[in-house]
Amino acid sequence: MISNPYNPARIPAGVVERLPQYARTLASLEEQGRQVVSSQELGSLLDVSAAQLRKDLSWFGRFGKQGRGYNVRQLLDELRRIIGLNRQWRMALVGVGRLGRAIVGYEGFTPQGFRIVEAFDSNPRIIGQRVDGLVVRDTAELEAVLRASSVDVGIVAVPGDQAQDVIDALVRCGVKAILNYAPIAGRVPRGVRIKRIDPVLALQGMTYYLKQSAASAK
Amino acid sequence: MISNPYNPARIPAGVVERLPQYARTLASLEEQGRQVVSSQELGSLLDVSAAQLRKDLSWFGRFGKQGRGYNVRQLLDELRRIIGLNRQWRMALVGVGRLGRAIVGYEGFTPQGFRIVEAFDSNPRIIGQRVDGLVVRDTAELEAVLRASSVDVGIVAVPGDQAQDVIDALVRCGVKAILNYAPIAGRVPRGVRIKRIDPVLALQGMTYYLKQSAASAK
DNA sequence: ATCTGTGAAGCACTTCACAGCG
DNA sequence: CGCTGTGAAGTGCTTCACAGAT
Repeated sequence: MISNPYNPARIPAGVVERLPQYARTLASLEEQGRQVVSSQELGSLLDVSAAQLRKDLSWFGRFGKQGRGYNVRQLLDELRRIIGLNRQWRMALVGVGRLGRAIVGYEGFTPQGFRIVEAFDSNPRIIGQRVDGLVVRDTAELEAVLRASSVDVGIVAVPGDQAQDVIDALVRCGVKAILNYAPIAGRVPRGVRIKRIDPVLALQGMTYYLKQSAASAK
Repeated sequence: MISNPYNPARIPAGVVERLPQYARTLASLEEQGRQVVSSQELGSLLDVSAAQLRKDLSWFGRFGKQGRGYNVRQLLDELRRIIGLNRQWRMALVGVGRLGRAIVGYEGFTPQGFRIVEAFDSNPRIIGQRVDGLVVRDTAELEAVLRASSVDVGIVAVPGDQAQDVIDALVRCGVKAILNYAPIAGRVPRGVRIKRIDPVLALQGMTYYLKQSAASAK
């Protein structure tokens, strides 16, 4: 669609959430050697209607061939460019406790271009430790280090009562995207993105539907 | 609102997502000793408009007092009842690798009433191991065990290429809610809920907004 | 005077349906 | 003939704004 001459903020949030899923599915189709895919088929793999998929893509351009479908490789490249997956992203982790260690060890980040390049904690026992090749620094140094190091994303894995302070510090360093594992909402100024990873919230969003036909009755 | 005489499925999904957040914020207000809160104040703590908050609650009843606001304790109790937080939920974990171990060790589930009561893996080296008080069973036994044990939620923490098979098995056992940590979309039949915990997807949903004002330029 | 509960209006996303291209 | 791209219609969530209760 040309009616959106690059104003990225005007794209519906739902579209932006779906793009990475399209990309991931296309990547797996590409591995399988598929060259062409229709909106129908790609959509059905993701429970998205064919019309929705085509409409989503139409915000960014015209990538398909009528009567044929989409070239898998080409659409994947376009999506990667649009989402920003064609570059490396530098991340700083704050909080290297049990959860933080699991995050550092997570193998899913690197292959997608996300790399943790700094780790901070405020516990003297943890500061100075080497975790997966990173030396844990004192959270007190966070602002000094990040102003020099230029990081794209902050990952918050501290207890809830410290999380907002950490978020504020990251924001002061110019970090524009935060992945928040702490169990609080987390307030950020306009222009900064924050996403919450909270399995308990996810569970609680499902128990609502479960409670009538509850399982211990099975 | 009485226009919804208990058809839980007709409640907008966004409402159901927000209820647990309201509950969590109310819980923290209660700890602080607050007795009354207005829609204005509760909303501002969560970046939700006062009107939205009131409308959300109106799907379930009338919990406030005009001119005064909401009784913190009472509203929290009502929400817990509505969401189903006033009971224990039994969960089965499938996949006890690095990620699975982190999930078992996560301290956030128990205080909210979520308990992992079974753990499965298909790796012979892991089967039989004791992890945080649980003995890991063979995934091959999953269906037999779960048909006896009655579990409310399945947690999938296996590699992507095994995830759909595990999901299918859980569904066959009558599990109606699945928390999916695997990097695939995961298809379930109607009537089964699935939620994905995928930090990479969350990151990719933010990089879209970052790419123009990218950080390595800072 | 304050703040809830809620119809009605506004707005945004999704689906429809078809022209048009391969 | 199949499938995309897209205005237009449809649907549903959010915001508005105010009557009514305390």
